[in-house]
Amino acid sequence: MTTTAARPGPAPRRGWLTPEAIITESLRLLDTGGRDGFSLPKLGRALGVDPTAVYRHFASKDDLVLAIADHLIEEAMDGFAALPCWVDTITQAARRLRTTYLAHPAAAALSACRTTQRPAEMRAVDILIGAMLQAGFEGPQAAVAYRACGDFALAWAGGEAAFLSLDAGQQRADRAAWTYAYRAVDRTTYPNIWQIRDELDGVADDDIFDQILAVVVTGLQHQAPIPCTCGNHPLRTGPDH
Amino acid sequence: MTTTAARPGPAPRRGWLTPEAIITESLRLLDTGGRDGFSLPKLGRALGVDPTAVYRHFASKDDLVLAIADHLIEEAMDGFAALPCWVDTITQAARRLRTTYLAHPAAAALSACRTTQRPAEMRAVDILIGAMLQAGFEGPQAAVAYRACGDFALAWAGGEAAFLSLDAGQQRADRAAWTYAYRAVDRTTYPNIWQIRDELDGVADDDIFDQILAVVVTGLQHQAPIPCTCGNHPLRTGPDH
DNA sequence: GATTCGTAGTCAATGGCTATGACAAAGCCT
DNA sequence: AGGCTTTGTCATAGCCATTGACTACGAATC
Repeated sequence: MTTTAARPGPAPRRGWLTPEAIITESLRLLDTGGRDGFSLPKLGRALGVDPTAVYRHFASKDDLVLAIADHLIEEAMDGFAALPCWVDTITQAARRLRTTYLAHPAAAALSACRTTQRPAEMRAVDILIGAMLQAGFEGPQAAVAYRACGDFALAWAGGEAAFLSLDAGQQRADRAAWTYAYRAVDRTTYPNIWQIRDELDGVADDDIFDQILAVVVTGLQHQAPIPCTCGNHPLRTGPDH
Repeated sequence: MTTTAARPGPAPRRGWLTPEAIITESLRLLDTGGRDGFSLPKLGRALGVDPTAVYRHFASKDDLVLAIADHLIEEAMDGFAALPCWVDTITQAARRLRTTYLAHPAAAALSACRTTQRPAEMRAVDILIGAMLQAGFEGPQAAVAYRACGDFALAWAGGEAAFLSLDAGQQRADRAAWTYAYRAVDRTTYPNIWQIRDELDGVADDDIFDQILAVVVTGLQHQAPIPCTCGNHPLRTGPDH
């Protein structure tokens, strides 16, 4: 197996393992097997090489994780550009990040709180700061607003990904909470839960995200000197949202 | 402890190890040694018992982690009660959770995305849902609003905790990004970063949290049928916030 | 074209981790 | 006192990250 067929043709046993191939296979392992399916020995075996061969390309597992983190940001922000109105820009950015993170939950959970400082990340940061400046924030205010906004998107998408990367049993147990434990509460002990007990387990993750994103965007518009640059995002108060 | 004294004297080798003692020591280990300082063997040794003795009280490490998660929620929500105005209630709840999580980052990072379904958690959930009902949300709307609100607080505090539970080197490298990499960007490639490059590394975590919390609360008030029940949280639009 | 040298992949091994099952002694119940 | 359960101990299995010595391939030099 070392010399002959691995994938294509004769497959030279040397120089075949590249960082890109390792990252791709890592992502595949993380996607199919979750955190537990991802170990350097397993990675080596999946690539058809010695369990320790990956160490020739990455100094440590953490080093590899960082590379995966950057790969995710690149995937999320590929082709991303500022939109005419800053409100649309930050909405889009948050949605993109979440989409990629949900597609690779285990990988995202490993890398959500890491800063890669590489081009893909810096471009995303630049676009978001641009949106804040467009919103009329200036100087330190712009910096804080950007951090609040960016860290929010990362924390939210990271949190959802962390949950989705739990193993099936833990996830089922946690989801079942809304169906069983919270549905059967005592009326006098937990009157508020009791009041909406029938609604709690029907809540979809996408709806929750749409809600919090709307809340954050509205709140930002509210604090921004320029709530909207295009006129299509009116700020109205009231139950009719 | 069942028969004689808890600590002093000859220390009976049986019945001395209690779930509470294990959780307390786990937290101590996590606080001082981070994630890596916390393993069942180390825990046993720190408690002065056999490395595997903890398994007599918790079925698995995950089981113990869940107990720690509940302990944290209990610590965070101890004595917590609804305030007259729902705006204050959710603000307080978020601040309390963050304070506890920041005090025990490693433990928090392990447990932020878990649902314990135990009394401390359920009481917190009940209070938050109560706030949403007070805000005028009804039925499914209240459920979604609560989830958005609660999950936001957990995700944010969990994200901060996850970062703080990285080892010192990784944390320093990530923080240094704002001081070095982002400060020295090329003006034409990243014009927006360049514009506020001097402000980026002075941003304090507390300020970011205050900002996002204000944004979320404002946004929620904006969508709520009853933006405020006490009259002290006016909703005004404009740069003077 | 032969020699040299760097390095990608291999192999064996270390020390740590979660977890299990067999065992022993300490308490409880009758 | 006899029996049962519980709690701590011990030995062990199997996996993980990481390291160092070794090997053979390929490129650069002569």
